[in-house]
Amino acid sequence: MKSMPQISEAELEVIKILWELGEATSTQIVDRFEGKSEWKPKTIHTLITRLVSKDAVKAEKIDGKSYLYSPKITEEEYRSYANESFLKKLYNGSVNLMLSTFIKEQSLTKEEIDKLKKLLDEEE
Amino acid sequence: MKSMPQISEAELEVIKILWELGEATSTQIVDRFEGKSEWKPKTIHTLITRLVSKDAVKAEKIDGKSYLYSPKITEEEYRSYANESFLKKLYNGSVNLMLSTFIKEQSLTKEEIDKLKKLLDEEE
DNA sequence: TAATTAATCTTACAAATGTAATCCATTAAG
DNA sequence: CTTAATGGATTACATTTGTAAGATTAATTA
Repeated sequence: MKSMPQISEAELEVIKILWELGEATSTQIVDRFEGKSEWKPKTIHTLITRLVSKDAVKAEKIDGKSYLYSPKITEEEYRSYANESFLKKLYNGSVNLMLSTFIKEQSLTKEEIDKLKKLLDEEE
Repeated sequence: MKSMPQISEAELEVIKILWELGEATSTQIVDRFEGKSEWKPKTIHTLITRLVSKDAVKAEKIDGKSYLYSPKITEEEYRSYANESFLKKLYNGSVNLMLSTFIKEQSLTKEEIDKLKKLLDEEE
């Protein structure tokens, strides 16, 4: 099991873009934040750089100047890791306790409930 | 909806003790960490203090010197808030997506699955 | 009452995070 | 070709977090 780099909240927003696009230049990444955040381009660059130094993102030089960035960890890997941490942190590791809490608290629609039941059936 | 104070990972471990005990002196809290962590008493005190200043924990003076600490937010409130944040952060707010991921990833036992199905039935 | 202990208050300090600005090199535009 | 804009590297700086030590005050014990 590969060790997961520590990704901060802000950095996560950046790597999400890379998960979406597969790979991108910093300009493309910055553009994706247009209207969706107040971050200055410099800020986004810093976040990209940090992701690269954390080895969560790969940077390939494409010309003397710029790089093409791509995620080195998949969204699934990250989610899986984050799920696990969240579970441990708040539910003592019990999936069941966690799911029950979610199910009780979040008012699910009938369709959602049905879908989940189907999922559970397939699991059995 | 009351705004949730920002509770750090280490602080969470402390407030968990208070959720368990209802209220406690710092000595009692420190004792609870015996064997379970490497934290020095001073460290635990710092965490308690920070929780108090964040208004997550109440401190009542019990004699000229010491205090009795108790949580100002319930575990349920916190979980609910944390669930919501987690959901937003990783699953774009979709409970369903999140639950499906969990169900697929974590291999649940037959009993767990049954319990969840029952929960879902009650929800309907 | 004096000394010891224990709890709180104050201070510390490095790493991580949020949020950039400055400086340098390169590319694009005039 | 000179200049402006832009990507990147380096630097910045406040806040939060992890992890405590030291000083002070109150309580307990000798």
